[in-house]
Amino acid sequence: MVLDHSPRLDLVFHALAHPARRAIIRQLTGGERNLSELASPLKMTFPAASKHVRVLEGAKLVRRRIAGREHLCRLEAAPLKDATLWTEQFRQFWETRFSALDELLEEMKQQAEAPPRKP
Amino acid sequence: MVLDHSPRLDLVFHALAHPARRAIIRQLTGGERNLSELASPLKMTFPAASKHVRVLEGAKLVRRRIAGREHLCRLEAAPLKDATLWTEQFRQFWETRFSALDELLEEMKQQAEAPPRKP
DNA sequence: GTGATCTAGAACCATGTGGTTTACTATACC
DNA sequence: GGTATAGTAAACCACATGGTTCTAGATCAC
Repeated sequence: MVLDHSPRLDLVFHALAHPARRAIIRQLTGGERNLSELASPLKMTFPAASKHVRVLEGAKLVRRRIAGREHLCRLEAAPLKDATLWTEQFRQFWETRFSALDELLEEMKQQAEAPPRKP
Repeated sequence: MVLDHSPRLDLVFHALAHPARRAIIRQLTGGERNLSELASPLKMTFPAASKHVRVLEGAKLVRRRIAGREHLCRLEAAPLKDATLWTEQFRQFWETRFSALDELLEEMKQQAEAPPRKP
């Protein structure tokens, strides 16, 4: 089972919760980029963009190597896998089981049986 | 393409970034629950738990219906699908392409060609 | 009606977040 | 050596977040 109490998952989901950080991740799918390259398409100052990269590093979504005066970043996708595994646990809830027909049937069943809500 | 600039996705990922809220989601896989049921397993006061439910509602992950004095919550999994779709875009980056061997080959190729980083 | 239960809401507090500006360090280039 | 470039660090700000306590309003059970 994938635990809900996982500080790592906290960091990953939080990192993904900002459009600038998602944009950085997408940019890194093109390969290594330095901070200036990552910052330039974002509508904010350089230090602000730099902070976003740090958040991504904290979530292990980005790894940085220093080459001269440049800091080159690369995508580290493993945490994205963890995030996907967590959300995919609930796949059944957005698929057939909760189609309109099944939902109706379930409601009819509940009315007929009136079972306790707790498992 | 799944956009990075999506306020809906901001809300969903932010909602998932707290262990209490993930626990609530998991609890709701067992069916409808009222607020007291959702709050009791959480190590916090009732108003705090209630706020977490509101965050989940804001992200459309939970829908509430009022029955007498109880507020019954149910899971609304569609936003989880959106989140999964976003993260799954990068599946290739945690799979074969970045296996140890491929990574080595890529590094050798880079050393041989020294291509520009930008596409 | 009385009392217990379920929930909302407001006030408050500490801390975190996301952004800015300014100043500084270190490397590269000529 | 002097200057431009890449990046950090610190100070500051407005606002959000996550928690508490206390008060109050419905509704249910007896």
